[in-house]
Amino acid sequence: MKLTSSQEEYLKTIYLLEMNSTKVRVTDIANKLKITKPSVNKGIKCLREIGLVNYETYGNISLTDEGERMAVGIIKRQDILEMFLEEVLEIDKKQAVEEAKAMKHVVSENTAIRLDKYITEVLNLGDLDCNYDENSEKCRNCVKITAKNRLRKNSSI
Amino acid sequence: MKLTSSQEEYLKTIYLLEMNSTKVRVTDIANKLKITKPSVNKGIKCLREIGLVNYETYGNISLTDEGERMAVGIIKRQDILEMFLEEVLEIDKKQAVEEAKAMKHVVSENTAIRLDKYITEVLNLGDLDCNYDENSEKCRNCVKITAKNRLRKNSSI
DNA sequence: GTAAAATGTTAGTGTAAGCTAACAAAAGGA
DNA sequence: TCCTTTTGTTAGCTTACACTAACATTTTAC
Repeated sequence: MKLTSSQEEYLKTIYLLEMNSTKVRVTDIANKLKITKPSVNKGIKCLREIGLVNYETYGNISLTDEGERMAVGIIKRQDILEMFLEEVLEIDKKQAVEEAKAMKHVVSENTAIRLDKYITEVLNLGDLDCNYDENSEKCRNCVKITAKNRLRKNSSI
Repeated sequence: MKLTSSQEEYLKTIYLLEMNSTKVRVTDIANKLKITKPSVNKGIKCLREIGLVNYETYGNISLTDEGERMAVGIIKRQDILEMFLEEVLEIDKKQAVEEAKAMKHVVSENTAIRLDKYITEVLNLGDLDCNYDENSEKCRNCVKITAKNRLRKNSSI
């Protein structure tokens, strides 16, 4: 099931709101997403129809198991992208968040997983089990210069 | 001026068509984008209104200087993303193209530039002027193991 | 317990961008 | 030339998703 960007934003928002409050209300979602209540109302109804949200008129809003599963995926995707933009490309926080938010809607699960793996690898180049000279201290250090640090050196980019 | 994804696709398509034919027609664009001619017609008119496309009823379609400048930026952004997905994350060609296409609409100029720089760096880790042990042949080799190769090793991802 | 405030819903509007159906113009072949 | 095919346009529909205005319900405070 392919969701729209807007639907993914709703799921993400509901999930995050559920985490730090007992009740999730239309108003909360509207405030968080900076849209109006009628828009949220319609959006929620639509998500209910495809079985991702539980809710009845004037009642509470919550995610179904499937909805929650998807929300987690969306949030994870955004986190990975944000991490990459901030830690690897060294985009400033504010812009990284903004772009990761938009990117998560077009990046596949597969790509996110690979990117995640890649970040881990790059940020830990030192753990590389390659054929480096075990006796050379300098060599070890060399290997430990991560791509991150290298980029920082050239931060005139 | 912020364009929509659809508008960016039109500009890109017109630019690419202009490169290998004398005339760009509504039908060509429609075929390339796999949408109908009336949709193209409307899209083109809209781009004309914001000064990115030259065209008059039943006449030829071409980009204005500004339109061309934007098209080049869009195409470059997509190329960089595609390169990253294919060469660094090793996503298969078909999917890489698909995702890069969607991603280019949400990735900023700044991020694209940084990503470009990053790709160059990562794919040439061996040129690193760090403090490695110049006398150790093994060390050199170690350093030359690029992130790309490392990923390939773990290609069960 | 009721009035005011907060919250939620409905109905209808606008925009972007696709679509089909129907028609108009241009191009090409006999 | 003129008839057919190709190409282009117009008009109007649809969907997604925002919006406002107006109304309904629930909650809260006194």
